[in-house]
Amino acid sequence: MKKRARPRAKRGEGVKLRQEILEAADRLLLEAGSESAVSIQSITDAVGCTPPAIYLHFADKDALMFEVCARHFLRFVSALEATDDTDDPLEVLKARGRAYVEYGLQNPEPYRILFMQKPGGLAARTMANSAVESFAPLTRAIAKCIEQGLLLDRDPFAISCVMWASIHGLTSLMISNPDYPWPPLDDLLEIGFGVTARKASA
Amino acid sequence: MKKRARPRAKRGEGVKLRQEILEAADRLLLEAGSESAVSIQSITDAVGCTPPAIYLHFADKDALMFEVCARHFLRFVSALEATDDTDDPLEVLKARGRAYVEYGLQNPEPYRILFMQKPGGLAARTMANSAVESFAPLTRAIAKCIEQGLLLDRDPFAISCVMWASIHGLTSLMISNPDYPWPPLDDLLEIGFGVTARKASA
DNA sequence: TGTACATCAGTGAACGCGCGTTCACTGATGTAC
DNA sequence: TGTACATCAGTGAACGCGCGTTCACTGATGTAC
Repeated sequence: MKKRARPRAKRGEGVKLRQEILEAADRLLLEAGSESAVSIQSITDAVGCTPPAIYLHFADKDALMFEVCARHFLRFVSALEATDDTDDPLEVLKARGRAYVEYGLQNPEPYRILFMQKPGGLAARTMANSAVESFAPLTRAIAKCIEQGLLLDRDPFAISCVMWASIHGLTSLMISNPDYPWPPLDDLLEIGFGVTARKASA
Repeated sequence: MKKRARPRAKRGEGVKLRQEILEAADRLLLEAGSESAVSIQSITDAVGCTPPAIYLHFADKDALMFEVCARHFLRFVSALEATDDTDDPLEVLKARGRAYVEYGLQNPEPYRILFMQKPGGLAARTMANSAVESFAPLTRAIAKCIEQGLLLDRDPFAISCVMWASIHGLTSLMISNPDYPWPPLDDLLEIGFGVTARKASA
């Protein structure tokens, strides 16, 4: 099967190929399952150009994959923020938790790359600047919960870490071990959040 | 630097090399940081034999690494069980949680390979047979807590999943993001377990 | 209006490297007769 | 007690493959004069 050649871009439109490369890399990342399983060759095959064309738009493979991940991180943060449609701070927490897990299960490969890689990997570098501030809304919602007596009175940032850990733990374990006999997600979320939420009413 | 040749084993002692290969692979796995970063060459260099000697003792690289991981899984389970020195079921849970996180932080690479890989990876295959039964003691301790009114009355297995997720979440996030401004581990564990534990007294 | 030149957006072919694995062989040691 | 043979525990050299990347080149398009 001969690969179809892509028509050469007109002057000033070279950036179009850049976009196509990013989108193809993104798609292949989802299909292939891991960063290292996406080769320069497979990307250029999908796009219809030749390998050297990559280096017209990206310094190296690392820079390309970094940008793919950064895009996913933005989408991920957007998916979380799209849930903030209530004033009840506890509902905000629950909605975020649910949105988080659902995003992870629906986008397992991006999630893995963002949050399940080794230190110094793409995720760490992608998140280094933005992670702490990205979780600031979470910390604020927790602070509100504490004010309203819905959560026990501890350092809101520490609580946010524990919540993040719980939700991330569920997400990553379900991604890594899909064959484990998981109870329904609803039950798990309810146990996790139910326990946390009604605690302070004691 | 010439690699020192290893003296050939005597008759009937060929299995010694097998042990040395396993130990070298284990060591290199810790140093190198990932399964794919440990090459057959690096193992044979460390042991002092030649690459084909590997295939006298293992079918292929996968089989070798699988055995390395299985050994770690056994050690991991032992580390958890070593904590069961109390009759208080809540203390059992706490001690296991702490032992779990500490094992992960002290053995990040084995932990990553066991619990942070993709489905179908070594971990999934290693755990497929033994994971559910390995967590049976946890489920029993939870059931006892419920009997004694220390935890809310839900499906013990589901609760064990949530607890596993919380603890795994902490462990894996701290491994993946060592530079994140984590609060002290003690605080995190106390928040996680404190919230869960005192809930039922409401 | 023509033409020399610069620039853009790529291509074609190759390079070097490291990898897991295989093939044919070797030398020491045990065993049967 | 000697000797032919089988087996064990490896070695040395090479193979094929896929990878990221580079080098020299090409053709179309714009621009200066």
